[in-house]
Amino acid sequence: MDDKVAAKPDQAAIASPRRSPSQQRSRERVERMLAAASALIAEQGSDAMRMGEVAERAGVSIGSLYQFFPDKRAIVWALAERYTAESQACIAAALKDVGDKDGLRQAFSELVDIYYQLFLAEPVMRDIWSSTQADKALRELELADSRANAEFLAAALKRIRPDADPIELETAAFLVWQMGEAAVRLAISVERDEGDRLVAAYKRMALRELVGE
Amino acid sequence: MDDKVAAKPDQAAIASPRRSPSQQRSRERVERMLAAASALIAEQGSDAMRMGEVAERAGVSIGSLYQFFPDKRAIVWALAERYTAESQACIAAALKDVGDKDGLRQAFSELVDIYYQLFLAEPVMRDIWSSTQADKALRELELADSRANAEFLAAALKRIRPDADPIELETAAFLVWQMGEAAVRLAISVERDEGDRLVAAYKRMALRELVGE
DNA sequence: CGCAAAATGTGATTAATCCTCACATTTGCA
DNA sequence: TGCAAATGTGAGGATTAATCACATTTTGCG
Repeated sequence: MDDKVAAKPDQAAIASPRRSPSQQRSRERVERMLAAASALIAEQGSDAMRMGEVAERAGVSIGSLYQFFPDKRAIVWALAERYTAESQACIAAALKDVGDKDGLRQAFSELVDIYYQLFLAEPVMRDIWSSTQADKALRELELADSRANAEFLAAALKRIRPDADPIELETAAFLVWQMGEAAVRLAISVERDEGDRLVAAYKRMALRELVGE
Repeated sequence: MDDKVAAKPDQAAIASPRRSPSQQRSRERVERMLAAASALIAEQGSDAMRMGEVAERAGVSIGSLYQFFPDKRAIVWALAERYTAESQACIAAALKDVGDKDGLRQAFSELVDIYYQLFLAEPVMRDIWSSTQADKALRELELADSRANAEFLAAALKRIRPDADPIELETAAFLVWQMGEAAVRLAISVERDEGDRLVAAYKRMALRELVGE
């Protein structure tokens, strides 16, 4: 969050970076901008979020907004980056020391719960995900992030089943991971009790795939 | 496709319906509009699709476009409706007469392949799905469609396992169905051979969940 | 301090784009 | 034929993302 978006020159359509805040004052203003954007997204969705409204609510001018964010997507992206960084750390920690089946079972189960709760509690996350999907560049970055997370799972699997085909394990981990993201997004879009059932069913299915019956 | 969008008065933001074409001439023009839109979406994505460009490519004026489509989303929606109607018929037919485990195994496997091929062949479908995700009203309509499809699967499951808890079977069918959609969308966004592996892994996982080992 | 340069702040303005509307043309039909 | 309904048109209204020329504040340094 401190420095500019990592350069991806091959990837089209990532707008030119802007100045990053170096003074205390501007850093606080950027925080206010992000907070305003987050609130507006939670209220109306990122599509309905107006740049003028973000500026007004943050108590800054339009120009200041564009001083630090090259365009509207960049604001959504900055928020998404925070959430993914947060969950990424969580995931790595949870899976790092898994060494046997029962450990994986427990860690995975907790991970899914955390993810589910996170989405339930943060309406912004759902919306951010939607707009990420609609944008090619952001979608590919999110896919890369998901792949990185799946790698942690694959690493744990390889420790548990060292004799299995690594490619198979990687495929299984990636698939299960993506299925989990889809399951959670599905679960939060239906009634709470049905959502709970779906998440529970997903856990059973995923664990059966990962560590067997 | 013949008549107006079904009324959903509670659901905000579905724009007011327009006249539906009754003369031969206008029906052909509407076809040209949809074809133009489809081509543009395939080229640049539905977000980058410009109404003026659709009109120009279809050889009609902007006004004519808005004569039959209340807004931009309606065009995307009309295309999505065609695809989903097509696949819905396919799904119902494939699952209608399934009565035992082997029948389900085969029908399900074929269904997944068809779905996968459909997405591989039609770049428009992927894009339509993306924009559907970004739009609350369309997302809920798509969810309803998916639920309907899962019902066919649930019905087959109930015939095969009449003693099992119906709620459990419905949950499993819905989850497996959604996981399938997610798996296919994932598969088409990666390299072809990895996509094939992912779809194959999904099939295994889904069938294990549906009919056991 | 004094002061120049860099960083930051501003909002009227530009440009792009969706969509409307008043009016023109064509078609169906008695 | 003649009229009403259906269809066709494109200039222009309205919205909004993003720019840019200029004002203000902070920082670094002798």
